[in-house]
Amino acid sequence: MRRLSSAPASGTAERPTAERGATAERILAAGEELFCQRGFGAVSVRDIAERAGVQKALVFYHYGNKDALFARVLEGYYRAHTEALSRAFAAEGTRRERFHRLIDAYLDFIAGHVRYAVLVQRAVAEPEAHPFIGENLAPLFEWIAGALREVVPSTGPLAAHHFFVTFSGLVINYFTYAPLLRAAGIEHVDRDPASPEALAERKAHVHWVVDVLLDRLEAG
Amino acid sequence: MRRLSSAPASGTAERPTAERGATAERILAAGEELFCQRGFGAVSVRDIAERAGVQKALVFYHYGNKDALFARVLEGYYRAHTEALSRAFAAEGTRRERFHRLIDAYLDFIAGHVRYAVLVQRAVAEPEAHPFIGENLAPLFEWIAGALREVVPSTGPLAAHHFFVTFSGLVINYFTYAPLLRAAGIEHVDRDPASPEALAERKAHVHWVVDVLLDRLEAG
DNA sequence: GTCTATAGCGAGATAGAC
DNA sequence: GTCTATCTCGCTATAGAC
Repeated sequence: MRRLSSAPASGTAERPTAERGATAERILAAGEELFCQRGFGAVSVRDIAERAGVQKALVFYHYGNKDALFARVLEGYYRAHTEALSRAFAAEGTRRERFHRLIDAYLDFIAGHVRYAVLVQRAVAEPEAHPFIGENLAPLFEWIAGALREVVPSTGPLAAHHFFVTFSGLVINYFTYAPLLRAAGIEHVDRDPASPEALAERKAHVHWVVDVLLDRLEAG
Repeated sequence: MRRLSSAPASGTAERPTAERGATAERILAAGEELFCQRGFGAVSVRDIAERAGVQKALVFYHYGNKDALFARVLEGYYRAHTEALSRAFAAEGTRRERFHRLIDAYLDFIAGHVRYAVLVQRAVAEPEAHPFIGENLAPLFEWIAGALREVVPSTGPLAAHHFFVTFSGLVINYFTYAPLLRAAGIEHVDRDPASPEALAERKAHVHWVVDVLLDRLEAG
């Protein structure tokens, strides 16, 4: 789909190699898939090469090393993530409507990329990855804090960053805890958390919470 | 400072080996520390042995293999965790008081074991560990769901398990997101999240949220 | 119980032909 | 760009002396 490097498919004199960059993209896709399934440490370059249907050496040829490939995977995720949320949070409608749109977009995105979310969850536990994640998180925080500042104090227990953490937890924790609750044998949690019904129910929960909190905040 | 091997300056008729189990415990402590710092995959048995000041082979002698040692570390954590919360949630006082005690105990415990929390966070991302964690989570869920059932419906968006996830996120996410917000350069988040001041502020936030939600729930 | 020594494997990464 | 072959390293785990 996307062309990664040079060679603009010139009319008649085409290269004998199949579409430029196809291999590199297959490697990236394979890495994405495997890293999300098993995490960074549990995936070997051999695994990635096999999944991509190429030789191991090609992974090094195209990406240098395993770490760099991983960084590329994370990067692609955050780009999509940030884009989805910023679109949803566009400044149309009331503040409350924007928040509700944001909640829906957030839950939808994670539901569509559960593996990715787990990957990031892992990265959160690795301090080396923090600068990179922080970089992607900063703009998101600024939009939300900006909208919240109209209704919350600038410091103290009700400051914007506390609500940012709280709202994030409402969404993220749903996906990370769901498998644990299923493993614990909790009834009513026997569905795939990303299934339409389960997701709709969680959305309703989060919308309810957000409304209750905003009601109180706006009341003073 | 610490005695590393044998020769216990014997009183009268002591064992030639230093205090029983001291080595095994040092290994466990070293594993605990390193697993919490770097996660399972990034720690080698050699690292653990070095930190414990013993030979690598002793780790295998005492714990069989690396996985078993890791399980022991997780186990010790959950025992302490569950005990702390169950004590706090003892059936004294009103439902609301019990919840507030639980919140305090939860935040205090995590603050005192941030490394452990990160370890579990990592384990959450590894499906192999889910049965084990689920087992430890089940009783905790039952207590809380039991108290919630008086005030929430048994199914739907306001069911007990949704609030369980929501409350957990309020606490856990604070610790996992704090480093990211610092990395993102968010102002007001320049303190150690486990410091007394920062912790007190987060507690106040969570208590506020819990009160607001309970108010609405009890109002019907 | 504790050590030294090493087996045995799989990982990341490279060399060089094609 | 892609392959085969290989290097090198560090890991888990075991054997066996003390």
